[in-house]
Amino acid sequence: METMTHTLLDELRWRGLLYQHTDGVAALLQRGVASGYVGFDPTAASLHVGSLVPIMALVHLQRSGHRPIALVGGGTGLIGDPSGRASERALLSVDQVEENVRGIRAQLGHFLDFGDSGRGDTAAILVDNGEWLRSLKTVEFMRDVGKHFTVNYMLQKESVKARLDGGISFTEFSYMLLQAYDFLELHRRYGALLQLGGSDQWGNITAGIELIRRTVGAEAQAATLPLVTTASGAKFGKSEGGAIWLDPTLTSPYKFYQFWLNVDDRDAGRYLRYFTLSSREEIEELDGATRARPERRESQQALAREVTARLHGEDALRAAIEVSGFLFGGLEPSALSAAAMAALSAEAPFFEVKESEVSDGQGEGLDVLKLLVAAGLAASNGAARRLLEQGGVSVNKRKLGATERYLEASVLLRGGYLILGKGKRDYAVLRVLR
RNA sequence: GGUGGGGUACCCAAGCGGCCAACGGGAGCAGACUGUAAAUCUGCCGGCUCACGCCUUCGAAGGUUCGAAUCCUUCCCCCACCA
Repeated sequence: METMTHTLLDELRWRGLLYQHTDGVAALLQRGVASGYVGFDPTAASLHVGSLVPIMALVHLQRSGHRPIALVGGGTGLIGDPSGRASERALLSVDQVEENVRGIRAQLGHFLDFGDSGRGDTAAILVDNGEWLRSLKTVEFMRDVGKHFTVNYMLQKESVKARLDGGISFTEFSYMLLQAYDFLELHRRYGALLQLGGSDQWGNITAGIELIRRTVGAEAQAATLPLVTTASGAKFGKSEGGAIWLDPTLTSPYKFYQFWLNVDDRDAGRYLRYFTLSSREEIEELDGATRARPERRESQQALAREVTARLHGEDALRAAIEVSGFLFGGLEPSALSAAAMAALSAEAPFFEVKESEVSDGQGEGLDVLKLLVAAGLAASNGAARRLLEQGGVSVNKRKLGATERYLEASVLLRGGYLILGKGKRDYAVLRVLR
């Protein structure tokens, strides 16, 4: 409750979302509606859960009565930010970047209000810095931007310093100037005076503040957000071999939900603060519940529900919960109605295969190895074989013995469906067509 | 431009004519335990194969050799110092 009476900084602070900020942020926010921006790198066609931290920062900005600006780096994406990178990036093509920008644009709409409901001057804005960077002339840039920075200053930046031994191209070295120029441009166009970003962005952001001060004399502000860590030391945002994407075609809502449900107990409270809009009281109550009855994972459930609903909607959440209940609960597969099966296949990774493609051709029946590969649960026949030999394969929730390589067609459920499991948590639904 | 040091599987990193699909570590996957958790223990971890084995791989291309990741030549890339 009463989130509205909190100032943005207080809100970010108790949530652990504030890592570092300039002194003038509070004053800027008090003066009235402020415009703050976050840059998103279009290195992939979709954002992944790691981007949720800056996204939530923008959400809080908007909720506290300010204007969020999402900058998609269609221009800078062509260069590559050296921050937090040990080695040079591969350059993306213009087409790739443009396509990625489109994907990201769609995803941000789930979190920010772009003014469709008449928000007025706190409506979110989305811009692509390709608009001004691509037409930028080298000579003008050198005069108007480059002249304001000494190489000495640039060499002091951590993002550059860290790379001096291993080598850094002029391209990546100059990245901070482009980001500084973005900030200036957003200031000119929308009056932006605040930039938010990951903790590794501090150097780039302050370069922008410097440029704005020197060119237009305005005092811009920076606030950085923490790097999300996991208690086990694993990289945040990875699960079962891949990144967790926001795009439902890359990571199904079911998988997305499962990712949050499986969060380590030690991380759950922190993530509730980062990624949900639940109140402090609600979260502290969940902390207590998780401490008292960790096996019920109430924090993880609340987290998974809220985040999944915000991104994929209530219907997708309900389906994800149902599917999870089925796969991990005691329900018998044969009891599943055709309609429920269809719903399951829409949620869990689903593949249709021709019987001829997955049978062994000798009349032995369905080849488990081929099924695993077809379902994307194993990368090769060899990997599939090892999995089977190690007892990691289940069909319709029944674990297969190490030698059960071929299955009779009678294992297929109504409609030719088959639930293939790898390990304890990874499932796919196959429909075998005759 | 010169001199020296490097480029090995997802990452780090051994190997320096045959015993090398390549030591070791990390990451990853699976099994046991459990709470769809953590920690721990065990197994797997280039591809094809039930298997014997075969195929592709050690920056690239040639060459020497019965045989090369290991030797030679040229080229590409990275690093350090010098200019």
